[in-house]
Amino acid sequence: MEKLSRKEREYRTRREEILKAAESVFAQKGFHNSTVAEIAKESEFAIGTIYQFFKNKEEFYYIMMIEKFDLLYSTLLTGVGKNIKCLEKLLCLVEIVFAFIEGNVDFFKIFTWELNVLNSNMNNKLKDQLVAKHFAYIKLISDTIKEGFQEGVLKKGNADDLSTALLGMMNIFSFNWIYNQRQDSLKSKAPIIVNLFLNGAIRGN
Amino acid sequence: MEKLSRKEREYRTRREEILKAAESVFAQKGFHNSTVAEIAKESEFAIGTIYQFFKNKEEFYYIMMIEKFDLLYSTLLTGVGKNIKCLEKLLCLVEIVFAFIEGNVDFFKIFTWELNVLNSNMNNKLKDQLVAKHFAYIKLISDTIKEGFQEGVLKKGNADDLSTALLGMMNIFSFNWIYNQRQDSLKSKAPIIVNLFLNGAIRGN
DNA sequence: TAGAATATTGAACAGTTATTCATTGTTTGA
DNA sequence: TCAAACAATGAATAACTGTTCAATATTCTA
Repeated sequence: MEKLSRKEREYRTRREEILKAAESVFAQKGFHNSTVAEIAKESEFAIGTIYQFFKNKEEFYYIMMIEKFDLLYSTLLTGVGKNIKCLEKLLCLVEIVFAFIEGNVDFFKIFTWELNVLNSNMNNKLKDQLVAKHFAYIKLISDTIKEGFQEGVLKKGNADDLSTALLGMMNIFSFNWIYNQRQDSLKSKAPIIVNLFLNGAIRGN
Repeated sequence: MEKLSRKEREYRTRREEILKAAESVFAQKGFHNSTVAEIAKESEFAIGTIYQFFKNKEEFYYIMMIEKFDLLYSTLLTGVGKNIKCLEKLLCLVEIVFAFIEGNVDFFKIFTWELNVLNSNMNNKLKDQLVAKHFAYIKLISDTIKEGFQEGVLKKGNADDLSTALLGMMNIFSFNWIYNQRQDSLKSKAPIIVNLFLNGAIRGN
């Protein structure tokens, strides 16, 4: 790490501050609903100054993402013990990621905004309807799992956690299938997921 | 199902057509990047006519979502056998959802667009960098799983599928934690996820 | 300390697009 | 057949906002 001139240091500090402001604004309103004017106000610089530090609004997003990923990645590299065995490593890995998310809530909030797709002006009956349908869908899964408790085929546990986990797996496989080439059918992945969900990855089950 | 007048039938047909057009346009460009003019063109109606059928652009999104959810839900209700046991039910459920997604690719493509956040004009070095970081992160997980194969603690399988599944669970728990109240810590969910991932939900492991 | 270099400012610009509505076209029923 | 009701049209409107740049302020250097 070479020594930086005051100028360079000040430049970086300002840049950091603008980035922090952007993160905060995006967390509150999502990327699309935030304006450069708001970031300027939050960072106490003028709009024009912002553009001395960042080429455009998109650059905010990419640079934020890249820096967060770098930080998470290096946190993982140093945090996940090199000498421990796979099973502890996995727990360690998940814990570090979760701790990281807890420490960067504002940043990750941005995604919940984007996933909303619409940042509509509230009191929207259609939105409520949609949320209700979504809950019904989730309930269908958790009810099936509760039946498993009743039947005695599933270990008793938190049905919400289990259905959430299953849904998470379904979502990510669906997303990957849609996003990528989608060579083999999505349906062919169903047994893999269910088998993992039921029997786990550990050897001997 | 009462008999509808020709007028009413024609009205519904047109509405359906506009909705289909919207779905197709959104699938190609995402919700935010699509214009009402494009939907109009695709549906071969004028812009003004569109507004005879839908109050505004947001309504497209909600109505599409609600109708798809309804359809998925009823498909699940009729498709998942009532008399079968939990374990088959779960597989059946996942298969139906996946088949449904395969049958409605256009619709679900919309989400992959929205998740991209930026529909930037390509040849973006920052975007490539970000994608590279993301792959490195995923590789870290799948490498750990491969170690598990080596150590003999994990059943041999497709490391990509397993790491995808684990990531899917991590993502959904993170998302829920950020999106909802977040009372208890996210980190406390780590053992639950890892335990499920390793041992599965079935009784007797 | 003067003048050059550097940094900041925010009003103005330019592009985009959701939505409206006066006009035009079509259907209906007597 | 005709006029009243209904439906379709798309140019015009209005609002928004990313980006620029000439003017202003600050810092640096000799």
